[in-house]
Amino acid sequence: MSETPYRYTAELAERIELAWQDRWAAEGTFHAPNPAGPWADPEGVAGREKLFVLDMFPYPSGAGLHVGHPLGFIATDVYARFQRMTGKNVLHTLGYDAFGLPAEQYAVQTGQHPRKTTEENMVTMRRQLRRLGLGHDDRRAIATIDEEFYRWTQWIFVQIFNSWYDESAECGRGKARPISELVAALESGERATSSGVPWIWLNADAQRKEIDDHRLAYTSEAPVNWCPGLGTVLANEEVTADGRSERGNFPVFKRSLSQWMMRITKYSDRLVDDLDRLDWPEPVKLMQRNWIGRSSGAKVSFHAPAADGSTTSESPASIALDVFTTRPDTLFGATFMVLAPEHPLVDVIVPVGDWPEGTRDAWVPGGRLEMTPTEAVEAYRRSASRKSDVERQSEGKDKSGVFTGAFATNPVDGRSIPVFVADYVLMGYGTGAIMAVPGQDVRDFEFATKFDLPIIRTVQPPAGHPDDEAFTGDGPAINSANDEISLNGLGVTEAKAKTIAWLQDKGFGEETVTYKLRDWLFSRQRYWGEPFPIVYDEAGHAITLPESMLPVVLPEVANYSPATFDPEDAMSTPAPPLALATEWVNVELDLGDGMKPYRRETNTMPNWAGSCWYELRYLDPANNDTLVDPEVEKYWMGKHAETVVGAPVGAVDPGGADLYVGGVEHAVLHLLYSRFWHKVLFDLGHVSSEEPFRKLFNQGYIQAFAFRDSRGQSVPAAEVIEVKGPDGEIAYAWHGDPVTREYGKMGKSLKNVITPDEMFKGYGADTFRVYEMSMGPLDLSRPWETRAVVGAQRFLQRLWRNVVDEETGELTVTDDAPDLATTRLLHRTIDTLRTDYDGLRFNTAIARLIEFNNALTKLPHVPRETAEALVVMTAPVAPHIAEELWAKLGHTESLTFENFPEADPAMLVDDTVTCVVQVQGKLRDRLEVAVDISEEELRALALASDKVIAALAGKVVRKVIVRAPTLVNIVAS
RNA sequence: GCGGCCGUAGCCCAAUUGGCAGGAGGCACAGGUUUUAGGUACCUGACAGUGUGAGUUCGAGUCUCACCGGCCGCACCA
Repeated sequence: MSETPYRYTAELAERIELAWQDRWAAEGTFHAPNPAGPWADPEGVAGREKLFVLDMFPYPSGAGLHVGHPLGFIATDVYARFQRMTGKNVLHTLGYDAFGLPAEQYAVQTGQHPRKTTEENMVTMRRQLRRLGLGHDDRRAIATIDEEFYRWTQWIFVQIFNSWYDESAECGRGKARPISELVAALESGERATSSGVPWIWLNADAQRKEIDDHRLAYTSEAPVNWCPGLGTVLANEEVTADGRSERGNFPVFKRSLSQWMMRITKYSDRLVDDLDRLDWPEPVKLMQRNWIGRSSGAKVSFHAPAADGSTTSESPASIALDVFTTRPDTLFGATFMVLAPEHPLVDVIVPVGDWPEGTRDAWVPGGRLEMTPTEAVEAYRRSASRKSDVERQSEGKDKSGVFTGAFATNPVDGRSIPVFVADYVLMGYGTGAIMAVPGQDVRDFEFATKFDLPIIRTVQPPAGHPDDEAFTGDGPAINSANDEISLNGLGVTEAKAKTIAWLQDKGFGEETVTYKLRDWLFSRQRYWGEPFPIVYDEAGHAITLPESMLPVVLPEVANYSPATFDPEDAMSTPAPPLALATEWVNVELDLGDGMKPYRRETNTMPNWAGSCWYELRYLDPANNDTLVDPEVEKYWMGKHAETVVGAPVGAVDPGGADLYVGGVEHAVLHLLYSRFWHKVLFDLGHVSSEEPFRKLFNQGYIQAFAFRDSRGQSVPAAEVIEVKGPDGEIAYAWHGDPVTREYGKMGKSLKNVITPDEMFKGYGADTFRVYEMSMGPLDLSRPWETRAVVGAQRFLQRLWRNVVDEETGELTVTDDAPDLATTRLLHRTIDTLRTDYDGLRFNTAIARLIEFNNALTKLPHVPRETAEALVVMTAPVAPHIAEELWAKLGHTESLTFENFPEADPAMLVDDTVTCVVQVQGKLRDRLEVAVDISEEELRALALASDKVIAALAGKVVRKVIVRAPTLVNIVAS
């Protein structure tokens, strides 16, 4: 110990790391200059390319970090540090998505204000992250709970409220425009009202409704996902497929409630189409496409006679039942129709009285002698409404339904087809009604089989296709002709087009596009979120507050909890915590026509609101006049001259952050909402970029092993030892008892958490960083293995020893020039490191560093030139030790902005190269040849090789493949 | 059920994109040097032929097909 006082130990690493962290902070090393706005520093910006590196907004968890959390943060830091060394002006910071449920739930339990809890958590997290040595611009580290931040969240809400989507703008692509322009267009008559009644004839309420119906933020009395167990409503996206809350796993019920909505569906097409211009992982793009669920097809009107009892003078004798289909080509095979149980026209078509002629027994499962159509349908609808989504799902193939007693006419051939009600048709998609084509649709086939309905094939299945299965593939149309049109022989695509043209021509239908995406439910009955900048006047009309009254600050309340209910109590009604702050809710304000009483909106915004735009505020956090100075936004996020690889020809670059790193769990919700808000801000002219995140990278997760004893209880993973079983198998034991191993997340309950603090203490931050980055490719999940961390430490120790004498602390490098082999290796290392760092391949970058470092270790003396290059190249992954060595090498400035070495192309090519000679693809000989050797020369050389001749013995050379200068393959027989 | 991703030494992972698996790197393992010893550090070494089977090719870890195993997303979306 005393002999090596200058060994690079965890203690020495800590001293070095803390000192450099202090110095970076004191010097503001990572402050990135802005071109304009409050921090305008045009000189600092001049002459450099910019780069905006972004991490997904973290929530400051109370549990503290485990070693998996910082993976992405380290990666972006390595990348940002590398890019600074290539001369770029890099913006990298980290703020906090600090509103959220955990702090609120803690507040409910303890009475401690969620702000206090959150701020304490942020202090802990900042300390842990600072200790990692992340090069963040701390001036920009905003939090969503800052009043100065959520003032602008509210401001954006006001902009969205005060705009509408003009679908005719931009050549039919559409764009958001200020609502005032809609009002002007309606007043001038340039635009007709939705009802067709002239604007001036409408009374004030009708005019208001006409406008509100177009706002991008609107209130709606609509079925929402009410979760009594959480005491709040949820967005569709927050409800799982089996009808429970994603958080807490409570039952969710459909309730009709008045809630704020965002008209994200207006952006469906752009949200799908613009994915093509983004450099995002394909799986994420696919998930977004699936979520938006655009499918094109046709709307077709079938007609059914109105039932006598419900026909009034106003309703026509026949009712149009509109269906949506993606397979209009199969219209001739439509043998029945199905309406969703909730379909509003069910009542209108069910005949009064008895079952019509032609009703089959199987069509009325309850027995048609027992019930009238009205009774049977009513019974079915009741039972369907009582079924939970889980039950509906678990039925799977076992379709249920009932005949309505009505027949509709297939427009293509006038055939009369029965109309059913069945819950395999969903009211929420398409028109809530389908034409059933059992021949070409699996679900319809199942239904037809069970309900004794005819099946007509209209696409010829290939030979061998089972008779008792629908055929959904492509093939020639059959059985598809009437007097005016024949599809027979056409493929699916042509048949679709021809049918649509015919339907349109006859007025029976039209080409249509539908989406799965629904408008976004934006109200939450919670305390710890952004209040809406909305008050209601005495008539109950929503009014946005003027900018001068923002932010609307959260009031203090006695109870942070929304009223929660029995999780099964579907009939309970939301009661948000803010409603109890009566002196805050009821205010007198002058909103232009004198002091009047108003009532505040008592819902809060969902957690997504702040994370929908935070990246914009990073750019210009001190700006009090605007959410971001336009010039600053254009500088950091503006459109590039070049589009991303793979973008459609002729496309315009959308701009956005240059690199966004985070987990794939945000593939849909956060990324979709942010894109939506960003596009609204773009349409309204507040930002120049069309997309928030130009390049997205999904990091993998660090997983861990967990161990359970015979009772299934988790045991502390750190205390488990590996033992060899009797048959040599590896087994695990805890305190002598056998335990089983499983692989998964790191978590408190699994007793397998390793914290960064333990790593700092045992190895230092640089070792921890190197280990995390060297474990494997960044996008792959992999297991944490503490015992493997020493590998990273040994590397840094060898690096240290290559420069510093462990006993004296003296510099050991010499001023000799490196030999040729070392120089060549250096330049090859530089070359691959540049591309590896740039491509986020830090694992291979570190392997090259280790390789080069090991090569230097073997030299009698390390030449200063190579040591300096190695130190600079190591700096992105291990910045503290690099700074320290850099200083020891005699430099006084931080190496943060030191130029990354450039490879000399001349040093990348050797004079000679090893040529591989294969016979029949098998390696037979190696030849050292000149790099510029000609094909003929090499061929001759290879054929002259003794080993080759031996391998060719008794064979005839058929062919010689020469890839000069590296490979010759001789084919013989 | 539909869609997507992935299988290389005991383990984590490389492989110029079809051209040498004396595997780039690391862990673990064995032996050695230093050490009173343990540990640290350093040196040396052993270990797989790329999940299975076929195909294309002069040549396949890389391309194609089928199967096996694992992971992820969606889930009656007409």
